[in-house]
Amino acid sequence: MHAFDVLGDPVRRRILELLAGGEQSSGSIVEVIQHEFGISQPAVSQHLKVLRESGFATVRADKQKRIYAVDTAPLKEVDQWLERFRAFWEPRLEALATEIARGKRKRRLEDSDRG
Amino acid sequence: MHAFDVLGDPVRRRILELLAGGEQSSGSIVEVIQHEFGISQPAVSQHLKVLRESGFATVRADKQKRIYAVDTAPLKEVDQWLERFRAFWEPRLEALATEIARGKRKRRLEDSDRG
DNA sequence: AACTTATATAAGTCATGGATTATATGATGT
DNA sequence: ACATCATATAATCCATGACTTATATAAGTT
Repeated sequence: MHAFDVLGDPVRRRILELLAGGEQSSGSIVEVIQHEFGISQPAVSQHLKVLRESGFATVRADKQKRIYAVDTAPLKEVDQWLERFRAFWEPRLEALATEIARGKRKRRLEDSDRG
Repeated sequence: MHAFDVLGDPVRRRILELLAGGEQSSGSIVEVIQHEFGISQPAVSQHLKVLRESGFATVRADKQKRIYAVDTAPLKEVDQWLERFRAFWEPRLEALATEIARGKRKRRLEDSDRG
């Protein structure tokens, strides 16, 4: 499943928002999502599976609990795809950001930040 | 259809990429997409419709041709949703970019760019 | 060992989206 | 007016994805 398809689902987007605030157990995610979307535990679990398999989330075990964390790798990909369009609405920022990302102005910026 | 759903389709993403390079007539888009994806003219036309109706593209008439152009408004939305995650992979850039976007450092940056 | 808690998987249903072919619309040129 | 070009719409088919209920797994508790 392509990154954009993964993000196409509002439940999955919401889960990622939750994870952006820090690790969450499956249970606490289920709790929030059930409250907000009114879907079942298996439904949420299936969304978590999609997030796992598409690389958006990682899991580790803590006792019986499964602790989920966001993995930003695919989000970076999405962000990079948007790059070409960003120039349309923020041309100056875009140009600057590119250079910063490349580290070319590293020192100069640090200098101007210092004051 | 939500912005992310629109971007979920590879054909639509490709069309937007084409439009990022400048206006294109429906016909020339169809030509490229048919070559790359092997789908019919109506299929492409339906994708163009989705892009129109979701605000990703605008059309104007030029003789019998329909000239499509990208409209970045929904892309901005998507970009904004990503904002919270961008901090994960580029914390310093993020902080800086936010300030620039808000225009708080406008003058200062212009000064430091001048030299 | 039996029970509970936490989570995942299985099987099935239903809605939707992306494709197809056929056709309509609408402007251009003869 | 007619033929053609450029594009959109209609009707239909099919695959897939998001949900459901039921059940499995696996770790902790008594």
